[in-house]
Amino acid sequence: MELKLAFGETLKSLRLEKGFTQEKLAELCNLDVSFISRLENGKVQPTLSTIFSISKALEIKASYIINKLENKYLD
Amino acid sequence: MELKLAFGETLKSLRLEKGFTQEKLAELCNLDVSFISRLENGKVQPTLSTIFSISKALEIKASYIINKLENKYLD
DNA sequence: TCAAAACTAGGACTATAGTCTATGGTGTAA
DNA sequence: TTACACCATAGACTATAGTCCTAGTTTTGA
Repeated sequence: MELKLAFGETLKSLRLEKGFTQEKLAELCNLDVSFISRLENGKVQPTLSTIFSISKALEIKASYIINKLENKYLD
Repeated sequence: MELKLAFGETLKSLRLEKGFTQEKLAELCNLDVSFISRLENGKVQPTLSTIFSISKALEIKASYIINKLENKYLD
């Protein structure tokens, strides 16, 4: 599975676990809502700082996101 | 401590643990050696795919790099 | 010392991350 | 049906990730 797609799926599931809309998440991490959408759909990939912004907004560790991502990506 | 600097320090220490030069690492992960240098010196930040390329070259999990980074960055 | 190996940094360039402003699609409740 | 909340996407734009080439600086070992 492609990396961007795996990240997108991971992000979406974590966001939904928190009960956030894309708009809510976007505002919490100071990103554009259209960009969140494109991330979740695997159209773009994040930089390191974006990963950390998102993890802070979701109140989880960045390494936790990456770990979940690895489980999808590494097959 | 700034995120880019924390990543740079983390990367450098992990690279040296493996006994790699910047040039060796660059060739293993198909990145330019000048870019590796700028990463290690905190001048630029990586994207997600670059983090995964580097972790593969260093034979460690990407989440392990991020975890080490958090220990530096989160204070 | 000196030469080679390892690293840093510049400029010019291309690709893409991320913004902003729409507009349209889909589901759901009233 | 319509209104509303949520999501997707397109286009034009800016900032920066990443390349390539070159040249200079620091480190190291003989």
